[in-house]
Amino acid sequence: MQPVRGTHDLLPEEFLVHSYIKKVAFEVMENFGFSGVDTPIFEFLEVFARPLGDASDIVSKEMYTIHDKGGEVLALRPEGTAGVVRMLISNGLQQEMPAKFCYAIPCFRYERPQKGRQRQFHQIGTELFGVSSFYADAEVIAVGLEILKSLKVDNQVRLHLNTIGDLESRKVYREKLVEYLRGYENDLSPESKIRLEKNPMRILDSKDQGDRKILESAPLLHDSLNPESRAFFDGLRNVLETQNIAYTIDQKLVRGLDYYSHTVFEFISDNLGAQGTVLAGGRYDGLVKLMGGQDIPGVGFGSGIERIAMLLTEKPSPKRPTTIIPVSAEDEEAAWSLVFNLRKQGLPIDMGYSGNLSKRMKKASKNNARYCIVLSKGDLANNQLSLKDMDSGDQFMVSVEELPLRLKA
RNA sequence: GCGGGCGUAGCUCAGCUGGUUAGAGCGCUAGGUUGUGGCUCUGGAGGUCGCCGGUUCGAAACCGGUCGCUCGCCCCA
Repeated sequence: MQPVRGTHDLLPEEFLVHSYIKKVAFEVMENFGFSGVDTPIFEFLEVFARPLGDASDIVSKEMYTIHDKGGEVLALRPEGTAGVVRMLISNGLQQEMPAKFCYAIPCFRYERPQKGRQRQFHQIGTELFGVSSFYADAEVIAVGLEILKSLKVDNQVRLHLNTIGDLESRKVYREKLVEYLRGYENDLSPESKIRLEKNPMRILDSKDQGDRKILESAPLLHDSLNPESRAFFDGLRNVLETQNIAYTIDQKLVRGLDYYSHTVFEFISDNLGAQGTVLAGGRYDGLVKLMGGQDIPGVGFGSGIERIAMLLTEKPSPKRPTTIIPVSAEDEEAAWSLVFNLRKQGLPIDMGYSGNLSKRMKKASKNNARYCIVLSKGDLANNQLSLKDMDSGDQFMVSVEELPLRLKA
């Protein structure tokens, strides 16, 4: 039996890593005032297709679509934002601006798997709606950084920042860029030739050496910014600098779609192969309206849990249980009674199902037990239990009453 | 969708230019230890050599195809 290509089972060790990342992230996001939400894993195709555009790669080749028995066309979500925007509109939440949401969700894209890329992957994300001020952008960047800091991976990552300006600035720039690139049309990579027609801004982050050479003397986007766009970016930079959030300006960092505006940022690591982006986001002022809502601005980020997991140096360790060991078969019933009692008190208690004392002790050691309780009816008759500290090897008698206290300590 | 590398035990890998019962370490398991783990010693289980076809007296090895994994391109978390 093989799993579907690009999907992975989370075995106990990895499961623990994922839950640890989510737990830390939610703690941070909630401290920043974001409320956790969840949306369905699938939506009507339109929910994703409309904002991304039929021509986009995600819609044209990466979306998992479902034709259900009622004749509806559905799609597994390829990213988090569109579903949350739909949630906002469907539930009348546009009345309560501003609003801050966060989530940890599985996403699906039909792509060729490689390092840091799977067909089912998991994203942590935040969306902040209803705020036009750059303080919202700063807050979103700050919460992202704080998550990476709390997970102790911020030292492997650097913040790339850019602005793509408002729609007006971008229009002006796009014309200048296209005009410039036309002069080199025959030297561009095959991909970029296509992009020149479809989405010229995307050429800016081409990995092709020839393209990069051509881009060296291309017009700069920042020179086309109108005063409003410039002021917005300067404002954001000022907040980041005041808060000592280090960043490097990367004028090649872009987003292709028209509903994006102003801020674009990515936390990038060199330790992840070709997919270095760990946490990325930006401002999407046109999106809610595009999806049929009011003209509500938004800014947010998405972050890949699998990518963060690859950077973690400190793996979380599982709970260390106390293992109950009956001395002989006659003690088994009493041992199970103790197991049930201690578990009612919320203690992590383990007990094997077979084996002699030696065997059970070995198993307990392998399971990383903190304590073992060696139980015999004889000791129990005197209200005593033998408690073994598996780290020090010390073993001593404790009364039944004081046992829970010893274990909690 | 396109290109490179790789498929031998649960894991990491050996297996010389084709030669008969396919190996190691780790892990798993049973015992040395009839009331005590981590160390050590000794046994044991576990593989249609990814799959199909071809070449050959003979294929894990060579050839073709296929599936899978992996890395990169496109794109993106």
